[in-house]
Amino acid sequence: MDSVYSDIDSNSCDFFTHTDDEDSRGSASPLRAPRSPQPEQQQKKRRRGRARSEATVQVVKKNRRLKANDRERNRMHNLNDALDALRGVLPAFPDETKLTKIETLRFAHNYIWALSETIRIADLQAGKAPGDAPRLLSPPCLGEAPSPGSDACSWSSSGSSSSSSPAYCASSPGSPAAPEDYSYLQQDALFAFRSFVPGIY
DNA sequence: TAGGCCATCTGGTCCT
DNA sequence: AGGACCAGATGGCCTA
Repeated sequence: MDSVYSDIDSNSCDFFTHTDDEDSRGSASPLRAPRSPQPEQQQKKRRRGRARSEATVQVVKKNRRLKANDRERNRMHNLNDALDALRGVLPAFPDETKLTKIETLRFAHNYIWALSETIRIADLQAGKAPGDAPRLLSPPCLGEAPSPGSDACSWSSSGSSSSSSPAYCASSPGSPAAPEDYSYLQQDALFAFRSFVPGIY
């Protein structure tokens, strides 16, 4: 389990010792003492006065930082695992190129919208009184949310960086209002799907 | 080589 | 006090 981290840890520790000691905080500490085991003499000296406590404070701080780094690394790994799980649930492309993080999120967003829209329209066709059905109301599970036409663009616009997947949102199911859209129902998911794919608009 | 994506470190803030 | 979460910074890798 931890084998993954052990490598990283060793690296990061080295990295950390360089940067932390010398760059960010090291300027304050003349001897860059805290890390390496000091000779006993110095330890004795420290026991008398404040020097020791300062050094130990540094050590404690550093340990705390290392632990925090480790937790953060773990947290990000968990996040990535969740993202991978999400990728696994989404339809796969023949292309097989792995979706980036932002692409995964956007695709999932569109895909969920398309599926819920499909359900909604299927319900309509299944014989509910035409007047009954709240026409443009939210999809069952998603509330008002993901109608990509409105909200999605803003949330996905975070990727204003543009180049990779520009049209995912605008071209995705922006305005499902028209009744004749029903005939396209089956294609909605695919549409969201395709509209997302980088390179395919 | 520039730009995109990613992993990691780091300090700050909030919560328990 | 310690942990979780977040956002900024940095550096590496890859691709057009």
